[in-house]
Amino acid sequence: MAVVQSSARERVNAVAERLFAERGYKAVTLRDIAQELGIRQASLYYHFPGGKEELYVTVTERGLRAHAEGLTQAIRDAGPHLEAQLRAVLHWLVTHPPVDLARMLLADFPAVSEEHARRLTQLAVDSLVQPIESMIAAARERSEARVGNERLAAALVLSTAEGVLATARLTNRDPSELVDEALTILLNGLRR
Amino acid sequence: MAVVQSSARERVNAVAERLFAERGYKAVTLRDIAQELGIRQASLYYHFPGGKEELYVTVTERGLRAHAEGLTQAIRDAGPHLEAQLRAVLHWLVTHPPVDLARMLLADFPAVSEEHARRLTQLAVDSLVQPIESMIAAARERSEARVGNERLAAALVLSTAEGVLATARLTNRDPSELVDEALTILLNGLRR
DNA sequence: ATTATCTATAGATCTATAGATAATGC
DNA sequence: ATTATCTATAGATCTATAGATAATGC
Repeated sequence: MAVVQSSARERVNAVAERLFAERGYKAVTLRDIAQELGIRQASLYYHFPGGKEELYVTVTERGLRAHAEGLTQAIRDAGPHLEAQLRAVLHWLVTHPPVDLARMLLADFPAVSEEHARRLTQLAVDSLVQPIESMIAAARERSEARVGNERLAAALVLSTAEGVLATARLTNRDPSELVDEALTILLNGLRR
Repeated sequence: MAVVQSSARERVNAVAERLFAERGYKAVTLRDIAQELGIRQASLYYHFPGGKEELYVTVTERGLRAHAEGLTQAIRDAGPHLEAQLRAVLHWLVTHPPVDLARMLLADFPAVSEEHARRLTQLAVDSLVQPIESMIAAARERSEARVGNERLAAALVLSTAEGVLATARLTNRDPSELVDEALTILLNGLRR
């Protein structure tokens, strides 16, 4: 067998990214990933000779860069006002692999090498916090927002998306339905 | 050796609760817990014959009940207004073992038996979401808040605390210093 | 006798490596 | 020849059990 359409390696990436994002580094085994792909655990080493940690770092980096790209694009496409931008950000976050920043910092990153941990921490800030922070800073300059600590405000936007996802799971609803309500709360909070 | 002051079992509980709360079920080994206690891994079975899962369920239940008690008490002691109540809630949350509801629902609970998972999910809602939801509902009746979905609003208060903890970690600050800023955002968000 | 530890180890699970196999591309 | 899988298995780690040991309380 060969020539799997749209690259076998790509499918590995996608499955691993989603599983690691959902459950975290330690809770996902290579067997879990292989099982979803319908292959044997050892076959993953053909695509990732570096093993589990390299796979985790690679797909997490990939996921973070995708979030950076997606968030920046969503904000840009949303036009010049905070409300639409914030809605676009929340919509992006709840429709893509979850980013549990708290778990990453406390559980996942401490489990990989110090150098990888440093790189991923930096990338997480640059990819997730920075774009939202810039959006809020720009809104403040247009007097659409009045926050003191923009880094904190950006982190709260991220954790709001986590809250929406958790509530959706608990109440058996689609996350997208809850975005507007969360948006209203956040928006008024940032405006004062 | 015997008669360890303030109960050896109690020290096991406390360490296990904190580690599981920080890193999650799969990322914590019995060896980790024993190491912090200065004992051997096998010695944990004297206090917890049921093993790792029982230990996790027991201390998580304990932690959730402590949060229920602490939150309810904090709200009551804060007096009749939403602002002080919300500040008290955030202060409680950032000064006690973290509750990463998203991680619990997606990673931790699926790793234990279905029955345990059901029990813990129910208890998490009753202990964490309910008290805050009631607080918000009461504030709405006093016209101090205007939210549509109070369950979502309560979950957002919880995830706000996670956001504060993550930001504190990233910026090397004390979480308590960030509570007031987060409070302002949340409060105005809930008021509109 | 009871309490709280220890050492030793079985059994399960997980990561990683070695080498075989089969299909396709040239 | 290259690509993408497989089987088999070594080695590490983790949970859990059995039985020994030492200190205290009666």
